[in-house]
Amino acid sequence: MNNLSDANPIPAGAMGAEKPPSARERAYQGIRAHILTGAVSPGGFIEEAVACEVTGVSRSPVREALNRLAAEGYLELHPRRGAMVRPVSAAELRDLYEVRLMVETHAVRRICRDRRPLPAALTELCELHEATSAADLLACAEINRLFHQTLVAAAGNTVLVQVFDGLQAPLLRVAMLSLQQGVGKTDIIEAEHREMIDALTAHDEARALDVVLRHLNLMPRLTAALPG
Amino acid sequence: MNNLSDANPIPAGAMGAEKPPSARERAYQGIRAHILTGAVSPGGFIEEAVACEVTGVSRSPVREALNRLAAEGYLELHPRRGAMVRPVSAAELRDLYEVRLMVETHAVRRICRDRRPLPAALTELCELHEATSAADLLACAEINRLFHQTLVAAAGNTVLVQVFDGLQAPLLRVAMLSLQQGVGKTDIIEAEHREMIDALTAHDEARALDVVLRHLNLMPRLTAALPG
DNA sequence: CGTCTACTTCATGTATACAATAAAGAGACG
DNA sequence: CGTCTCTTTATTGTATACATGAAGTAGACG
Repeated sequence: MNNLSDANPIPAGAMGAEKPPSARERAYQGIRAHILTGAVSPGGFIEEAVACEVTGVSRSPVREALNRLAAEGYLELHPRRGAMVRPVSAAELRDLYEVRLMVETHAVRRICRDRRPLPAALTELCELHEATSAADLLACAEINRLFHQTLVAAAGNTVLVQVFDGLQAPLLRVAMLSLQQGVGKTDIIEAEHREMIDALTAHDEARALDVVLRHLNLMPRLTAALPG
Repeated sequence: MNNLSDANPIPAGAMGAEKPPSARERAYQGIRAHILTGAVSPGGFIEEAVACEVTGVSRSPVREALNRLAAEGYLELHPRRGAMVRPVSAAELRDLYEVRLMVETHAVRRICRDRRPLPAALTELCELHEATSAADLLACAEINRLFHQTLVAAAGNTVLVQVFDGLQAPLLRVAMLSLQQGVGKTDIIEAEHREMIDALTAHDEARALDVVLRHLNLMPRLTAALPG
């Protein structure tokens, strides 16, 4: 993943200067949104021409966006066939959460053991989460993703963050599905986030690990009865 | 015009039928080879026009190849600036090995805890390693990579394997550098591999973890005095 | 002599045109 | 009536042309 968190989330909040979005970025965001919102079902194909119409750019940036989305795990590029929206199987989801638990557990241990300070952004993200309408699914999902990403980043290992980011594409899709089914429980999520902040600020490894375990075991349970 | 025949790198593996290489694939292999062989120094920029001349294809496939190489961590794409060959810093190398240790440790725990059988391919790779001339450094490196990949795969988590593979690009570049400097110690590596097989076959978690720790701490030491 | 500015130039970003291939459908034959 | 094949067609793969913005350069001014 080459991007530096340019998977621009929604909050119109404290972002810096506004930049004119490039055609490639518009294509990427547009297609990605279509995948996440379920406008194209898993297993379905995305034609370049359609993506051009939807995003309003030509095929060159659209193709680059499709390549990037494939690299991030959203799509599966079949040569001469097209771009298929990758279905996330139950087995893959299980593997995904096992790896994610491994990563976040490692990050937590690192933070506590090295007595690293927690970035203030974590608390800010909690407040942003509180201020965001629970109806805005994509925004909530992005804020949640940012929280965990920031947490992992606090461990001070850039490669670990890259690995974590690499897991996000399928996780985000599952999150969207589960949220759409109303099993959001954004309140619980946010409460556990604050609990994690507390434990980590105190460098209480055991308690932090306990919260992380609970928190990450929550989601697979929520998405247990999903298709696939 | 440079000869493109030597662009063909690794596929010593058991690939199936021969396929006519697409322009994108030629561009990818060609540019990747140029990076790995050091034809372009870390920090240097690769111009699309040059890449076109070298690989013999037009800008469209070249751009796709550059994007893919950027996604894999070989390049850093600066908008309106071009594609920079990403230098691997000492700090990144340290992070890389920390994550790798985390991954392989997790795999080992999983294998021992679930009492998973070890694939016979591991022993075969050891024998292949023994039969391979220590002078053929590239072959040794490839066998070594395959050994560890097979080991991680034995844990039965596909996502974990993907993560492991994602680490390989920078590791391969470092391996090329270190091999060019003549630091091999292939005998030690192979002995430890056999020790790992023994411990894992017996599902002796403590001993297996001990070997993995020793084994993975060996390599950063070997490459400690590298540039960057 | 240094510096600021305007211009020139060239590489990247984007759009479009052309080529090749695979899927789909029509027609003929068994 | 089914199937095989040939044709058609549409979509991806590739090449090229055009637009945009940045970097380097030369010139003039302080």
